[in-house]
Amino acid sequence: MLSHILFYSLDKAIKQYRRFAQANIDRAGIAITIDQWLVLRVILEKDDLTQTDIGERVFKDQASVARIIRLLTQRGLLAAESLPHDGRRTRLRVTEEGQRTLEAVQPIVLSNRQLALQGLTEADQALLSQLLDRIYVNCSPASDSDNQA
Amino acid sequence: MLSHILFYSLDKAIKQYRRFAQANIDRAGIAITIDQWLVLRVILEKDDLTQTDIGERVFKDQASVARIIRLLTQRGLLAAESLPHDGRRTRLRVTEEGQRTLEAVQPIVLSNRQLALQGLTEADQALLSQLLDRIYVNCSPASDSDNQA
DNA sequence: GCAACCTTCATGATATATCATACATTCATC
DNA sequence: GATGAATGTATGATATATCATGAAGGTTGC
Repeated sequence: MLSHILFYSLDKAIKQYRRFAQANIDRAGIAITIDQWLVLRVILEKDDLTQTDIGERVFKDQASVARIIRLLTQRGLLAAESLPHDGRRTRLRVTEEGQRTLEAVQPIVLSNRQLALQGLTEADQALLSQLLDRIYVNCSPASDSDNQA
Repeated sequence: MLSHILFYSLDKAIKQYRRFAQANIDRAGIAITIDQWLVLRVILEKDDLTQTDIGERVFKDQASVARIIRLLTQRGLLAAESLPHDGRRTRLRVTEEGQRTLEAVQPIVLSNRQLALQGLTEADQALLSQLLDRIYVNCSPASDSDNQA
């Protein structure tokens, strides 16, 4: 049975969390997706990142980040100013409305996390985090120490 | 930092596992996605499921399952026979080639899981599974016992 | 100052996720 | 057996994921 396979539980848990989190944002009448919110948040913290940098932080590839940025810009949550010293890039700035949206979403996200983690102790959470990171490392391409010679 | 948020670790771990697993299937020269493989496998086990049934088992919605089935059929891994007693449905049958593909993928999937779980004890895995299931439950719509009155 | 290379970003193609809806069929009820 | 509800499937619209590639700008080395 699939339910006994760990990766199925993993997939199931994260999918359900995302549905739950998105539903709560929708219910609050805020028009933004979880992924857009995440990217917007990263840009607010540091506005001189390339799309690849942002992708590394939110664990998305550059193409996905480019499309999310385009949507955020179209919706007026993000503005792009050209950078004089590098014609390829633009400086991304979270607009007023973007900031209002981030502020509106913030308590919902905190509440989502808290609700989703009910019944898990601090120790549970620490262990869970540690095990997940181990899986991540196990699935990552061999680092330099590993594939030389 | 995002790295301290559990759901970020969760997202990161499952995404990396999926990339890793898909890369290993690709490297073996087998033309199938993880999701297609999963659906095909479920159909092999039980061939009289509706798309909604399949979706429940693999944690996808009916629309996604419909599209995956269409691709599997187009690629000759799945065949549909009409059912006399219900004009809406068809009986899905995994073709010879579908079975060969499933057999070819099986050892890769087992190896993927084993590699991804290196360093996790049985107890770790059991606990992880339990914690993930708890998150799933926490994020699931209130059950009947919960939202009455 | 040019050639080769690298970086940044955009986009096409394909696959999946989600919501909504349309359509046909079946079932339940009368 | 006609009708309304429920079921099964397909598909449109939009968002994200992934891979590949193209185009433009920047850097390095000569």
